[in-house]
Amino acid sequence: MPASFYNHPKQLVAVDCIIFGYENEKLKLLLSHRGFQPAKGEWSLMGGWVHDDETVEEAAERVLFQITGLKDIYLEQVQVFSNPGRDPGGRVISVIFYAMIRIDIHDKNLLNQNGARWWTFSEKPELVFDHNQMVKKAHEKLKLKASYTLIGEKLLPEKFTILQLRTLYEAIFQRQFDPGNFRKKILSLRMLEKLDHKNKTDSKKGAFYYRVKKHNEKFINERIVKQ
Amino acid sequence: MPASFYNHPKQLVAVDCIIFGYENEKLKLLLSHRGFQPAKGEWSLMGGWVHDDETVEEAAERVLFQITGLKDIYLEQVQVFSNPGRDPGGRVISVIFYAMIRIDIHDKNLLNQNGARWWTFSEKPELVFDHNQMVKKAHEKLKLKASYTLIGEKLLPEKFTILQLRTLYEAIFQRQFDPGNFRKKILSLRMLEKLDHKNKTDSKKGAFYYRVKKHNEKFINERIVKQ
DNA sequence: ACAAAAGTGTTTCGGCTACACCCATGC
DNA sequence: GCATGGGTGTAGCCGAAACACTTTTGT
Repeated sequence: MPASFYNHPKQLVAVDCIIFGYENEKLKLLLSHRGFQPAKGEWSLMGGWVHDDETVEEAAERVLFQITGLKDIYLEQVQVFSNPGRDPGGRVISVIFYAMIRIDIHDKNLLNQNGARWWTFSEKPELVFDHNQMVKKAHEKLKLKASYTLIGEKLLPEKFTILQLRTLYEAIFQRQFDPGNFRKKILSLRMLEKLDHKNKTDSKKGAFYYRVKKHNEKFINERIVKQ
Repeated sequence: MPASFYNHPKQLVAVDCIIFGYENEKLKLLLSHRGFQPAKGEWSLMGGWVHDDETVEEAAERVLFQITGLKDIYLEQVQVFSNPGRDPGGRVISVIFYAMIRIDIHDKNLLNQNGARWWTFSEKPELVFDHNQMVKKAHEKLKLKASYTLIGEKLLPEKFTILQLRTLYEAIFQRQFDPGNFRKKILSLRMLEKLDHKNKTDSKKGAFYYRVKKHNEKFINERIVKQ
């Protein structure tokens, strides 16, 4: 093969992020009000172009920093969407990520500047182009992740009660978990550390706070909850 | 944002395929002898550029057809690799797929023309660039797939015995499965159809052939084997 | 007769589920 | 006292694993 092997038409490559958050017992999605054509004024995922000198992960981190002011956000690749007609504005290959944000610590002022807004997952609007499909895929992947990993730390405040964790899981899986069984299962993983004070807002008795143990990168090969 | 929103540097986008096959009780990998610089003469995955008018899936199908003469190959997206320095020949964003091929029906003559060769998975050579990592990720994804789907039809001949299916699973997972329990588990899925004749090459008694039932696209939500 | 795979049956074990039940406390 | 969530205990069910055992047939 000739030296011109690398002379080939190039493509516009973008990243789009499904940004999950959790607030008031609801799973939420951070969406952007599209300020340009095509589909101006409609809602879409947060996205941006991939630059020459960065990975797609770095591009996604850049987009997230711009929107939320946060670094070190948990990111996972979902899938590539590449239908030539998927974006009416031109041929764009888009790499999809999902992210998990702690709503309690991000910079809410930046959101307004960026025309962004949190939506409750179950009440989200129709999105532009193929973004609805992307959200669906990301949600499936989030469920898979949550069923094999304790994702509390990524969406909840530093310290949380078992009730809060369970309510998060119920929001993600859109079903109920038995309180006693959920508690036993989570504690059996030995990944949580019990703190010495209680949350008294959710019950009369008060529930102990827990936090995720440090240095606990150990991979769980065990299923936490069923799909 | 201006109309120049879509005026942005473009990227070279490639697909690379991890092509799994199965022959002589061994999991195999189809690799390509690289005929151009850089890394000329070394082994690599099968790849190709993504054209303007096709999806990344179509690009992968095109590459696979070129190499094997087969259409309708099972393909699954694995991940995007996009480190700017990953390919010394230039900045290439690569979308990785794995494929499953029935070695018994593909065109072996095409392989030689393309400098390709089947390697036993456990004896595969060092690959160029980040292709070793890609294979690792693809193998993990294949295991995940095989643990939730009956993948016999995709790698074995049309009809096969339970022993052959078990040996395939043992090759993929690199561990043993109890013959009795494996048989019961597989048959309990009710996805196989027993044929009326036997394979007599593997045993004196002979084992009935089975094939995957038609119209059996029903999704399995049940785990077939543990990781 | 024996070896070796095919195929079936049985026992055990552990985890998940579905509860029941007590505890603590604000109202 | 009672309602509410916190937290613990337990019986039963079901599937996975381990393995015994019978069948078949080529050598």
